[in-house]
Amino acid sequence: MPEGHTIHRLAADHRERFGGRPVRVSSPQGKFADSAALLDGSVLETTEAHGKHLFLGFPGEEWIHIHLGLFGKVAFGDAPAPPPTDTVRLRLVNPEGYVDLRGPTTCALVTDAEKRAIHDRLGPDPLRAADDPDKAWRRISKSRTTIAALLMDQKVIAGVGNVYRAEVLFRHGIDPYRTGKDLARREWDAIWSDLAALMREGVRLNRIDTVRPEHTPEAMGRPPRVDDHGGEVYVYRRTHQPCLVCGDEIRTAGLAARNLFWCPGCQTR
DNA sequence: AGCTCATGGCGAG
DNA sequence: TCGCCCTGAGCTG
Repeated sequence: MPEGHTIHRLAADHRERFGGRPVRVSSPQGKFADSAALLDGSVLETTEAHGKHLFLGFPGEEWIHIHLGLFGKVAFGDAPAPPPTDTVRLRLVNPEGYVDLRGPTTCALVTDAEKRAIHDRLGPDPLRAADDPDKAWRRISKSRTTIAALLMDQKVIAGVGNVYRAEVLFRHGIDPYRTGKDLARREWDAIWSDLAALMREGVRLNRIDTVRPEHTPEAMGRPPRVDDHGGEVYVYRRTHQPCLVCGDEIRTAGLAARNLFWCPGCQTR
């Protein structure tokens, strides 16, 4: 489930459960063992998220930098912690509970300077209140790349993944193959503020819901849908199913090694 | 048991 | 653009 909302939720959950107190740090799987030993017993001072990157802050401006990638998973639990399985890259433990990290693309100890370099190469994040959408607009408005690809480019905008990409373009009636140059400023402003609202709701519910109340199955008099990813969506993984709004068949195509989903009836050039 | 696929991202060519 | 890395669920057989 790792799009930006998941990471911001993880930052809050780590802070709430482990922040401000000493934590036991270990790496049962071994790949983070040396760094875990250095941090073991120190205080988790703060946590932070930028896009899909999670940072756990320890004394001396040392940070655990975590990126879940496609497969990474985090599991919280109450004490007593069960024996870890051999895929647990990072385990934090305190008297009340534990958290296990499995399968991340990145789990590394970084300095404050290295952390700043990561922030510097990321675009603005709709979930970071101080971030400036103009920074993204400056790149988008000059680009011949499709808006679908630009939304997934973390250097342009941080935190949007394949689900939010497909859904926000649907909600604004924008054909995914339009280029950045062809996007109007007011369309970008609407996309940014919609992403901020959708992703904030994603943090709260810990899942992605994008269907407006008037289009829910109940409101439309249709049988309830079962989405295997847990949320209610318009187009994501609904290939060949009828659009909830216009009834056209949802299409899919490969774009930069990812699946793109859209409704040809609702999303125009 | 083995295959495919997944809400990511990197580096080689 | 492709191959590769990380893991696990849901198939197939």
